[in-house]
Amino acid sequence: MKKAAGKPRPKKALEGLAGSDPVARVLVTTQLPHLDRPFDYLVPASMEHTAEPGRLVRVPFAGTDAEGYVLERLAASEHPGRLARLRRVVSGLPVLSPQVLELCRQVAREYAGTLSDVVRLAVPGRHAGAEEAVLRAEPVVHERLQPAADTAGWERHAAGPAFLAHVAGGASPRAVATFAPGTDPFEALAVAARAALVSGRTALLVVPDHRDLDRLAGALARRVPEGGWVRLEAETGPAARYTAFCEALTGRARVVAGTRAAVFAPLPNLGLLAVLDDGDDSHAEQRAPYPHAREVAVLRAQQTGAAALLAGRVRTAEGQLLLESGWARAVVAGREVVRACSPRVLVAGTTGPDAQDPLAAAARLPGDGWRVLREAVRRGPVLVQVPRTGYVPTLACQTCREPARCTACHGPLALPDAGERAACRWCGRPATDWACPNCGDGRFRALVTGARRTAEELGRAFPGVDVRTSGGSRVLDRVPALPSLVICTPGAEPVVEGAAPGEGGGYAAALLLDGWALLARPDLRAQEEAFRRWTSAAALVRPAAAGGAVVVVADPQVAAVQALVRWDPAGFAERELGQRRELDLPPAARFAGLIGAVADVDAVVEALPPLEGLRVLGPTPVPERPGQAPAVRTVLRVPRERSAELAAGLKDVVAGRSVRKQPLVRVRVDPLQIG
DNA sequence: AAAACCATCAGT
DNA sequence: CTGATGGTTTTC
Repeated sequence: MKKAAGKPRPKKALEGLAGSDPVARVLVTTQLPHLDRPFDYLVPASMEHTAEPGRLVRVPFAGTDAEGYVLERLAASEHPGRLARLRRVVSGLPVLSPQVLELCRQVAREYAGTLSDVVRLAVPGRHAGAEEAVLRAEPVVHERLQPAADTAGWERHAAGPAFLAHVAGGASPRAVATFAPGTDPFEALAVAARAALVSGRTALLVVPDHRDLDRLAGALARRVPEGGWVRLEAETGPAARYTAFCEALTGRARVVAGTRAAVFAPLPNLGLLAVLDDGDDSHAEQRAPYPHAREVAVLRAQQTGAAALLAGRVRTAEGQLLLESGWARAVVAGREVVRACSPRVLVAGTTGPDAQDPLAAAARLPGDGWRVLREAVRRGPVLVQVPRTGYVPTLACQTCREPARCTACHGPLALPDAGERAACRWCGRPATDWACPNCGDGRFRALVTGARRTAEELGRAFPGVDVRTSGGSRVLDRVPALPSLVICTPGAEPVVEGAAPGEGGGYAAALLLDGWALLARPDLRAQEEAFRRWTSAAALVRPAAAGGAVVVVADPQVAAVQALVRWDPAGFAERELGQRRELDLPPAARFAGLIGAVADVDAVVEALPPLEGLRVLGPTPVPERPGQAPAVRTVLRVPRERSAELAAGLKDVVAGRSVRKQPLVRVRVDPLQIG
């Protein structure tokens, strides 16, 4: 309509091409799996020097504009057709470094994902203002740090001092460290990062969440000069995130402390890669292809030759596998150290007059638990860990205990708060007309008691004692060292102000409630997860010699409970990995979850090339949610040696389906849940 | 989401 | 044989 008939289109004078290497190979960031390969473009003369590898560019692609990264410059293209020209060089910095690109390639391969998706995780969204500021800033001259005497507890662990010394000396040891109570993992990580700086290299530290990062930042600030380290996390917003990213890229910062995506930070000359508490689910990325920070760190350490450290209070089965395969060495405290700094742990209902009484043992808190609690609350703060937030987060039928589900969407029913009516947790519909489909009863019982209801109950049992809660959206960082009850959900435990547990501070006692609820989760890592959560709470309690006690309410026969009583994370991990081997579960075998409509999931399985030892588990229905099409999950299992083949096969099939515009099937290698 | 490609067929 | 048409494949 705008073109007048017959009038020739005004011809834009075509600018000449770059004198050298006039072709740029570009990774176009598209969502389509079958376009997961580079495309060649001509480089106009004006972009001759700016269109260097790593730069973000705009290119014409499939009729519209798209973004991409220059991968390399070439003298000529192998593409038989006509080449289009780069539109514009967007970033002022080569934000996708060759090293990070190679890491992204490996991650894409391992997780059956596209390079484009992985690069999206590795490079944060560009912020022009932030980039400008970094380009303009004065260059920083880093002074070589001298070794410090500060060892922050590493000296209490076998092979700990050696690990630090090797890192500081420029070597690249790999360790799985399990810190004893009384050693602050954040301080220990900061000391390890400093050791990397002493060797003239950089360090990358990854922690589960924002709150951990606050504590790590405190420890770093005491050891690394101002400006020498940065926080890299999504929480602080796009500008701050991009600034931190660019400071790592340009060498202004030599230590990056961040959450999971920071494992891709473009630090040059990497000396140390550390992941704290690798069992925490927060380390699993939420966006495709869902890589886990621990796995990325292992790949990157392998690739760059940096030292590697998996550290925490406990040891995961994956960490155990790295030890048993000889990839890493164990850093652990000796028996005497553990005995001297850990609290007394008892299983509720197994001591005192209740020991023989099955009714007492089945109660939410048997008598011996009450006695410890009553005694400890006079001496200081008492931590009460409750596995669930909310008031009564799960309801069941009064008579037959069948979990109560919403009549409209089959979501779980819950009591939102004291005095309120039961409602669905998914769709919010009040459950006025509910009757048990099993036995017809219309009455509820509490299947899980949440942190708020627990606080209410305990507050009544201890009149006059201060009761605080921490969890969900209201998390406390610290509590005063005064007699009080601190009710919290796992991971939201506040630290006690003042001295550390190893120095006589900390909680007088911890009460770990409803252990069965943690252990009963339909998750292959349920035991490991319960043990991890209990241990992290118990490590905040004073040593037994200072009166510290932990009461766990769970079945004393369960391995996780026994490991807690003996404070034996290494033994627990050995046993856990042994079992996973026997049952062909990860990390002994490789799993991949497929989610989608039945027909599509089946078609993907059908299209896979033959794989030795492949087992197909499912399909099983995925809980239906309002607004979502009914879906199923099928889980594929292959022996660990076939991982690469499985990933490659899945990637091919998914790409083929994408070309044919067939419905999406979500593929997740190493899914968190299998059941 | 657009362009390029390709097979098919009515009209010469 | 040519050019129009409509669906499919490709995307530099």
